Amino acid sequence: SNHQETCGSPSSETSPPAQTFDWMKVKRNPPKTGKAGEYGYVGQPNTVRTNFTTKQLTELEKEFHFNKYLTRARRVEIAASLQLNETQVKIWFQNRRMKQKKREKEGLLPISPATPTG
Amino acid sequence: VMILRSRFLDARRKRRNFSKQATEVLNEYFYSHLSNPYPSEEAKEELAKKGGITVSQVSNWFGNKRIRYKKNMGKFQEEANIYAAKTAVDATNVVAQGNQASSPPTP
DNA sequence: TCCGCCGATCAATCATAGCA
DNA sequence: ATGCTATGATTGATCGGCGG
Repeated sequence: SNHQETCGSPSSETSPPAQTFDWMKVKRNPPKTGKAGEYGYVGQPNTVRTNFTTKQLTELEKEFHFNKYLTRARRVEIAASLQLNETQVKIWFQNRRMKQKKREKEGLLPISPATPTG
Repeated sequence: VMILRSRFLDARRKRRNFSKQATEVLNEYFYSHLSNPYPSEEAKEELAKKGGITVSQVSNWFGNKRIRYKKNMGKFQEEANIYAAKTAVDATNVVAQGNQASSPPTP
């Protein structure tokens, strides 16, 4: 359920375990989250992770407790309300759902069978 | 400013470094699969059990390890050599490898 | 063909632990 | 105590695969 990826071109194979494999070259495209929206257009991709304000997070959390999933209409409302892109709201909910799933999973058997090693 | 960063100081407040055992197990897997250090869910569970940590912690560890390794490969060469010597089961030559990626020979 | 979701991962950052 | 590095956790956003 994932990629296989064979080494691209490690150069000399007769070298120590210092080869460069494909996974080491992986690069994510910069976020296309053109924040702005207030004073017009900012074609300049953010390049940096958006930092949601406490207020925005509070609102999103509140909405999440009400509905785990958003409808298109609701998403538009929230995005406008919090001055975020619809995509950001959508992504936030997806990440939030995954987070919840993880919490539920861990809060089930985090109890380890005693570990005297300290 | 107040740096609303407060974030109420989530849970990452007090963290504990993993035990020597856990770190050992994780590094062994990482360097013995350096060509593709992406353990399956099953492998993660195995590592979690052996290291006495959770699967999420295993995922976090690999995530951090991969990023930091490629960010500064030179800094890990020494460590890489140490573990490479311990277990060499690199997938680059995996053809008919059995299944011994884990079984530290008792010294 | 386009869109949303899932699962995994990336990448940057936070806050603390550890060492000099 | 002070300063810097090592490291675990968090999280906005990306990637590839699915299904509607």
